[in-house]
Amino acid sequence: MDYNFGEIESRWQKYWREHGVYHVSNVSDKPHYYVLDMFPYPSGAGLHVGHPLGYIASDIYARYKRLQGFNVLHPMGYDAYGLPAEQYAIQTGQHPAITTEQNINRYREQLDKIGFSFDWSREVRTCEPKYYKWTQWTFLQLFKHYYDNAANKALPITALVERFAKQGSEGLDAACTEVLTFSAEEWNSWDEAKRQQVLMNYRLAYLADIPVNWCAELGTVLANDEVVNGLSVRGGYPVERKLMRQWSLRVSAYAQRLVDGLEQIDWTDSLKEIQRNWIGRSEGAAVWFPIVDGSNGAFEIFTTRPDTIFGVTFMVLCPEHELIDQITTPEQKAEVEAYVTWAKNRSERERQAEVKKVSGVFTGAYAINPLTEEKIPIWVSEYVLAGYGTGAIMAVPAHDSRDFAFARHFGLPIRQVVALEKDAVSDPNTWEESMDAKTGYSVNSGFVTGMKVKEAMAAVINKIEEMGIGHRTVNYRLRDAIFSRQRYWGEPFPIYYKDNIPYPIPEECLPLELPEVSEFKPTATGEPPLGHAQKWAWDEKNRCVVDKSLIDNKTIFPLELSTMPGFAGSSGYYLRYMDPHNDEAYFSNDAVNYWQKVDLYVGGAEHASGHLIYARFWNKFLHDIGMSVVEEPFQKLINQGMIQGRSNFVYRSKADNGLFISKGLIKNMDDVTPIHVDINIVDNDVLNIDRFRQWRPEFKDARFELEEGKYICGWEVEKMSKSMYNVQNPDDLVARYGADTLRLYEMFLGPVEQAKPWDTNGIEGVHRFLKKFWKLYDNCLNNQNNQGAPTKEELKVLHHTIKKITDDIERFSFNTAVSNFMITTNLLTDNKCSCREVLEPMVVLIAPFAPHIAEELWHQLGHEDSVCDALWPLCDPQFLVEDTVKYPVQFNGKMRFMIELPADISQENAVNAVKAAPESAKWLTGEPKKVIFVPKKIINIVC
RNA sequence: GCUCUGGUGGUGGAAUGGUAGACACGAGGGACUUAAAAUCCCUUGCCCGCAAGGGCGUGUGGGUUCAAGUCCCACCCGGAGUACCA
Repeated sequence: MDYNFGEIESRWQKYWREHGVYHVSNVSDKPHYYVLDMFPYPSGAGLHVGHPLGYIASDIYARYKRLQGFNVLHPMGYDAYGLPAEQYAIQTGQHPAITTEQNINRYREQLDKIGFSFDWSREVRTCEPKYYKWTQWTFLQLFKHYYDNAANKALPITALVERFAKQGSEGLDAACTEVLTFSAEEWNSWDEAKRQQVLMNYRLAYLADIPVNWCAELGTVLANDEVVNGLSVRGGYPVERKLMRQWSLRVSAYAQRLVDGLEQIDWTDSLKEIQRNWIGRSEGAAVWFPIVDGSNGAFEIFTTRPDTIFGVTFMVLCPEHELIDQITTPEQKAEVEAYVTWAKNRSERERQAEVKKVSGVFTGAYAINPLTEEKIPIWVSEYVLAGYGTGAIMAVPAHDSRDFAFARHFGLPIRQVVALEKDAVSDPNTWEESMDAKTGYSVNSGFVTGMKVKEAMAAVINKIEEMGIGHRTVNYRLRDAIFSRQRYWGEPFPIYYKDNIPYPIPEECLPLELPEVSEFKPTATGEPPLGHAQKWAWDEKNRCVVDKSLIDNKTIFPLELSTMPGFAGSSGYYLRYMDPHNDEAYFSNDAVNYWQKVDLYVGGAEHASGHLIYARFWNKFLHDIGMSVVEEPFQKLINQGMIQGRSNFVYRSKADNGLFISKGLIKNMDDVTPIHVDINIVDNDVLNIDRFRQWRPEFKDARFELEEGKYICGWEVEKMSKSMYNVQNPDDLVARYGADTLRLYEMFLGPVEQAKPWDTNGIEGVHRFLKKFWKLYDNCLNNQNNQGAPTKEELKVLHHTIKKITDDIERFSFNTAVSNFMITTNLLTDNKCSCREVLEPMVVLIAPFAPHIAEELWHQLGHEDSVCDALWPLCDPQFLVEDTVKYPVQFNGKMRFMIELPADISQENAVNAVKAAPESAKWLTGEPKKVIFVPKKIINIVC
């Protein structure tokens, strides 16, 4: 019987659907295992072959775990809010909900064809009210909590209110926007507005005027991870810095726990490293420098090199620094103002493009170095950033490359205070660069002179702490996440405003549903699209949304007009999958206590500094308020590598526009123009000439210079994209070869984690393998008398395969697993194996990889239940025992010949056998100097 | 610049310090066939040689080891992330 994959695959897909084979229960006495794919955004372009790579890998693992007796949660859903659908809506007027729905349907259709074991009954979509109810709910919890550094967790804001009423800010150690000091009397005397303003300083979701990444083209604010090189990640539009009142999440409060948590999870080093860099923890000191103006004023700087404080020759403030106005001397005022204005108006892109260019201005003011009492000039420069540390630095040009460049540019003094050896002092004026390394000894440095850098750091910190002018501290690069978007297609904030003070909508009233709008663009007055919504006001008394014409600011108030960003809905979705239809809670205690966390998470490394930080933060917060039970949500994480495109080229002669020269005949690449050609009309780099002529009108009369009657195309690895005509659609391959072939081939391409080019050339080989595998069962199924006992050889092959496949799956080495199936199939075919006892376990082994063919053969072998519920075969080592071993024999480490010896031979007998072998005569002269005998591995003779 | 990755045949890749190139693609040769498709068999890292056999080979140069693609040091090249983060 032929391998009719089309018929087999559609039949079993239908069976799985109708019998709910992939339905997972939260009640089970089996051990649990949770396999998750990163939430896809359903784009309009549909899936290309790169997308399913990770899904196939996770599906194999999920099916494998199930065969091993685990209750496996393997859900799928959609990150359905997002910019592309909304941009499309702005252009066409089509409601983003409609576009999104269409894209989801297309995705689902494509996914279904590949035969995944997703439990679709748990599907979630971020844009559905019953889902985003819990996104809004979490936001409200963030709004209602603050981070207590002493308790090292989030606590209710109500506790803070009680504390303020009793003792004011006394003794409070909490994450905040700015450090406030006030007494209980003051707190109790303040009105509601003032109190709310103070509380906002501590809330984990807070509203503040902050410098944001404003993207005019998209009409919205973006988070740091959504901006690369001054351009928006989506669309590539310019981004500028702007001060705006926005919602933010106090992610920075969790910085230390986000760093520490990395120790407990099983991620790749490179991914952990990206997160560590993004969080950017650095230890150092905060030091106060007094200002020379008789005002007793001072300002705080942060440094990681307190040991170099004797080498400070100037101070630098960022252009946004509040002290600038106060300290600038009248003579310098005009120049400083001009510089500050110039710096503030520069776009992020301009600034970043000119990082090497030095700019700055002297304020005319001086500070005092608290350790040397020296007078030090204060400058302003944009190389000091407002968002990091205190926005002010002590400059040590000899030992910081940026300070060095600045000092050279403006002719400021450079003083060496660190040297590799105690006496290796040289004239910094002769240096070509600063000495930034944290090694060597302090020189010219008062009481720390002669100390090693590390000792000097500690000594200086001790000294400034003693003097009461500074302290040891830690700074993080990680900034709070901007949480407002001036867009339509996102979760509305459950917030309304009384006298400009935000108030939460009661939790019982959630979800606050996204209103209909007349237009998706910003309003004429520059408000976000929700400004177009007519029914968008909060009736406090009746607890409902009403028409905004009713706003009286007494009982009916305006609602927030921004919406939440893309990462809002994707930060806790893995928890919702545990209990997706719960209307009473985000998820039940029972559900989270059973599933705990995601055991295996598969997705792209591009989410390292976005989603994977936000989700960890979200989960830690939910942990603090008693929701999630495990602090780290994703125990093991695998990054699937990008699948790159493999483009094909034809070469048009520059001398003759209608002539195309086959690759091997080109003498000089300068004589031809390479042109991308659709990979679908190229087979193994041979161009289909007829289809090429039909492809585009301008090639209708194309002429060719052929080699051996063929036109050979060139190729290159590039991004998979429409414009390069190298996109491969999985549907086409499924139609041609079947889903099982596609699944195997995607795995066969190479290691899951590695980036690799897509090349359809090899798919035939995998398809041939499946046909061969299928044929293996012909005899077994047709011949009743062929059910005899397996041979020793067959059992060895089977148990060896069980061991290899199990090992390979455990270490996510799916490409070698596929190879091993090929090897085994070749061996069994050569042996004409038709023994059920060998072939039946093979069906179970291949089921995670090629579920359709496995299910078909499983039933043909007479089983009534699904192969998904079979038992994973166990390797019995007794069948692997060999009587003899073929030893490679080396002389001086070089392999010379093989010799077959009894498996339990002693070293002495083995060496004697080697000496007696005729091949040895050539290599062995006299007695061996040394013999290395590794049982069952190798014999090496040194002579 | 810094951090992380990777560098093995014509191609994708395999190899836990122990036979480098498994498996597959492509290519070449052959069988079957009137022919084609399908299928099957053989060869296929490079160099010398009719062969037997030998030499050289995992980016480069050193080192450790009986033995190095694998471990250590230095360097070269590609990819990714990040970038005045004090």
